[in-house]
Amino acid sequence: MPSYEGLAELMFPDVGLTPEHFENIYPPRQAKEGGRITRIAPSPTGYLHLGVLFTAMINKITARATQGVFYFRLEDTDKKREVEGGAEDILRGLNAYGIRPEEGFVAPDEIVGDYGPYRQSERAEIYHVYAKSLVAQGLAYPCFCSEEGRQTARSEQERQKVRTGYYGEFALCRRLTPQQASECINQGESYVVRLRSQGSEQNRIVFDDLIKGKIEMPENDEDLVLLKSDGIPTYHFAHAIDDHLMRTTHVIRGDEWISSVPKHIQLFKTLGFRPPKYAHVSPIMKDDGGGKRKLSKRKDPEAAVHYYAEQGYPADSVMEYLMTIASSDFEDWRRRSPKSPRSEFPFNLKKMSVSGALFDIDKLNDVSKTVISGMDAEQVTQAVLEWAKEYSPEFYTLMNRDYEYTKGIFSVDRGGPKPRKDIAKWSDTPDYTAYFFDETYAITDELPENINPRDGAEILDKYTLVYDAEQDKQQWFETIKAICPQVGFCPEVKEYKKNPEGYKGHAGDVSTIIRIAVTGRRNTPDLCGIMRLLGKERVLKRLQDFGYNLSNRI
RNA sequence: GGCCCGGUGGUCAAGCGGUUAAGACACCGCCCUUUCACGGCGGUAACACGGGUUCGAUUCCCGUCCGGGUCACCA
Repeated sequence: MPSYEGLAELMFPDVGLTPEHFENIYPPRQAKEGGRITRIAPSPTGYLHLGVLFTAMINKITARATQGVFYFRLEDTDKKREVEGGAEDILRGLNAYGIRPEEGFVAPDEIVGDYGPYRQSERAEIYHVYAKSLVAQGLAYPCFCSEEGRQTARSEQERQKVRTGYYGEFALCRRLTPQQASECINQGESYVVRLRSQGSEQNRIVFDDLIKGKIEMPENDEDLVLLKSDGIPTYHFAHAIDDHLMRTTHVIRGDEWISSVPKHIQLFKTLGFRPPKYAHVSPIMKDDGGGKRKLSKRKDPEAAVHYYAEQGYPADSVMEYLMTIASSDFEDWRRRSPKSPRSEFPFNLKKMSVSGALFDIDKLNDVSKTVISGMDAEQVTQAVLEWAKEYSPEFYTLMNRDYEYTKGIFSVDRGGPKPRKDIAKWSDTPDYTAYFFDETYAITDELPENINPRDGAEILDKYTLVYDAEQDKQQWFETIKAICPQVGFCPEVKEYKKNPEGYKGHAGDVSTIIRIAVTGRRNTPDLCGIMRLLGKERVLKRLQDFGYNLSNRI
């Protein structure tokens, strides 16, 4: 008469180790008192999702704030959904955003740490040891129900209007004696291993979520699958074993897991483990025609972190933005400490929003403009070059032609106490720099309405005569003013405003005409600086061409 | 449908028994200014609804409605 032990032996004949073995080789960590052990544990199902980056960031700063450890584990237990190179992609992505785990997979080809393997597919032996132990204790059992069988049962449950699922009286195989189960196995029937849940729907369990607060739910009574028929564990089982053996103290993950917590706590307890603390992060949402939904990989390009690289958002901008979502007082702190590294921000899980934030591209742009405005010309040039090389070959050719010239472009109006904020992302720069190159220079703006082409042509004519490429900004503007009286314009804007009838326009209008001629636009950064960079020859030609152009309109 | 969680301006959000209900983004206006940008000042705009409890509820309780999550041999 086979016992539970016999059944366990029959199911796992090759498993000789015991749980104690692993308890010994993965001892509790020698972490600092209060040091939190956190992890990011993505599955390699595609590119890096913004939500994963977000969660990784929270885990990282939580660990660091307490001088704990933040590690990376690969949850590759679903072979069907796995994508080639997915893991590397995720790691590369995280690294690109400054997130390099201290343990586990730290980079695409680098694994460190004493608590591995950090790839679940290499941990089969460990899971089997615990599964065997559970079976031997009668706490888990093989289930031979077919998919069709479960489907039928489900329909019946729906018809009877009772809760669906594999539990209690509906858990057919939990009633099999070790003898019967052994017979099925000997006949070569395929099976999964299920937990023999000791819970009851009548009982309530309470746990304290570090972000959401106290949560109360019915106890789990489902005989959830521990090992799939191929012997690979489900997420739930792997989570309990891995996070225990890797000594995770704080499980910070997406809130789609909240409803599984009763299962998880039960698993930890029946395995004899102490459950970790949980913190469930709300997802980043997307406005969907009035409604909200999670950022979707399929529908939303901005869900993929790759999108930000393509658009040319600096990694720093994305992280700053994510921090504003993660913590309600990050922005205040940032205003007080504009130069401090983010790592100095006193992060607190309790300050996290309980409901999901809508992704706000306007806000990202604003944050990014501030980030970029704080960079010097050298940094901007490098970044633009790097971006262009990858995403805009033609533009790269222009940018790369003369490094000093390109750097000059990004030096205009940069570095002062009042930095410009007109670049949110590198893909804004082809337009921003267009008039610095003859290939892309074009007259795109019209003359202001109050100025007729004849006056414009005359101004250009006169300015051409006195134009001096060596002038500094002040001299330059004096020259502009000096032209004014000759053409009936007022040199002082204030005076003009007092008596607009007395003049055709003012000094600002004069510079606007020159600006259009030189840049093709009515609005640009410091024109004097732009002209100096363009060089005498090019400026003269543009002045003359546009003057000619205006003459033809008369 | 069951079980959870949540609803403060368009968005992100402070406040958590008595507040003129902060701030940021976006939007509008003014100022500064050779244009733009920056900056400064100001403005439009919010406690989902209905019942309680209370001297007093945005804050506490209940209900309704709405939104989200989850109910797999996926994570």
